[in-house]
Amino acid sequence: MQDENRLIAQSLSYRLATASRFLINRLNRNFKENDLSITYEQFRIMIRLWKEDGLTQGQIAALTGKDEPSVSRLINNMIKRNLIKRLPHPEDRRTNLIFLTEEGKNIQHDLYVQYRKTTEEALQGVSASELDTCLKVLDTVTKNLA
Amino acid sequence: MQDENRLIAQSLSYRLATASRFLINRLNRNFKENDLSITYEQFRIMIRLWKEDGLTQGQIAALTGKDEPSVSRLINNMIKRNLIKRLPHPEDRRTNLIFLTEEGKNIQHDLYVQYRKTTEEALQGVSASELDTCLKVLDTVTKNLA
DNA sequence: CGGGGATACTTGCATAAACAAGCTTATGGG
DNA sequence: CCCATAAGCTTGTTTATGCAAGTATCCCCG
Repeated sequence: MQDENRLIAQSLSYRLATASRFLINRLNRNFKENDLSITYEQFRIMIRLWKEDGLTQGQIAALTGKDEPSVSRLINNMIKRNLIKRLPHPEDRRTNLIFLTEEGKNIQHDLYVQYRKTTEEALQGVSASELDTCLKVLDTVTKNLA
Repeated sequence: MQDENRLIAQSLSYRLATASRFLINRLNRNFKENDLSITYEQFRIMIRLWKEDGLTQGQIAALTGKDEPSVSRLINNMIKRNLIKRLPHPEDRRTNLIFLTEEGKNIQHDLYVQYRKTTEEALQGVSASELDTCLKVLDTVTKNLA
């Protein structure tokens, strides 16, 4: 009980949510300030497409840990921004295949530069072993709640 | 550069955002399943009011790290759910004072029970020292980006 | 080969955040 | 005493998530 309360007093949820929000906000701001018209969540989809173009929406959902409605609407937004195209599957009319546009391919480098820069900013003063431990805890939390 | 890439490869942002999302989702679900009609973000405002009733919206914003528009709309939702009341400040008509309703006072215990339970679920298998390190890293990230 | 269930996706509705812009009320300097 | 400015809050728009429900297509089993 004592130990329990000690854990609670540290307000894991608040500190976790705050750090996450700050990091995502900074990523979004750094993208924007460098004329990269994309959000972090869209960037996460781009990462998958740079690895393998022509995925279905369901595959993207599974790979990014998003649900299908989220992917559907993110893709709508990304099409508006001319990052990707949605093409019907040649054999299965239920399915769409998502492809990068030229612009979507071209911004990869610049996005990674900003991504790297922002992660470095965030991790100033954090040692490699502290980061390892932190990531391990985050993964445990995720696994416990999955 | 090598060290830098090592850090990046660990995708801090993804793991941070995922753990955060899972924890908040679980909190929201556990509240709901126990007939507590409140969200985690609203709960964070309640915590402040249990400590000190009759705060202004600006004070709540400052104390919870939210912006004023967010607080304004969260408070609208909380009034609909009969958790709090918004009363005009007796001397400054620009200002509102926010007070707990009876219901808002009464659910404090039950909310903390669920909050505690969920945090314990999340932290299964995490040692006290690992948690300390993780929280320290999260705070550093927040501070670096503030 | 036809119908029912599964699959892939979309839409609707609620919550919440970020940011800009608007409105009302206070207040201090001239 | 009045006006410009500041303070406190609200509204509008965009982005994203969660969950429920709807639509279209496919496919297998009897």
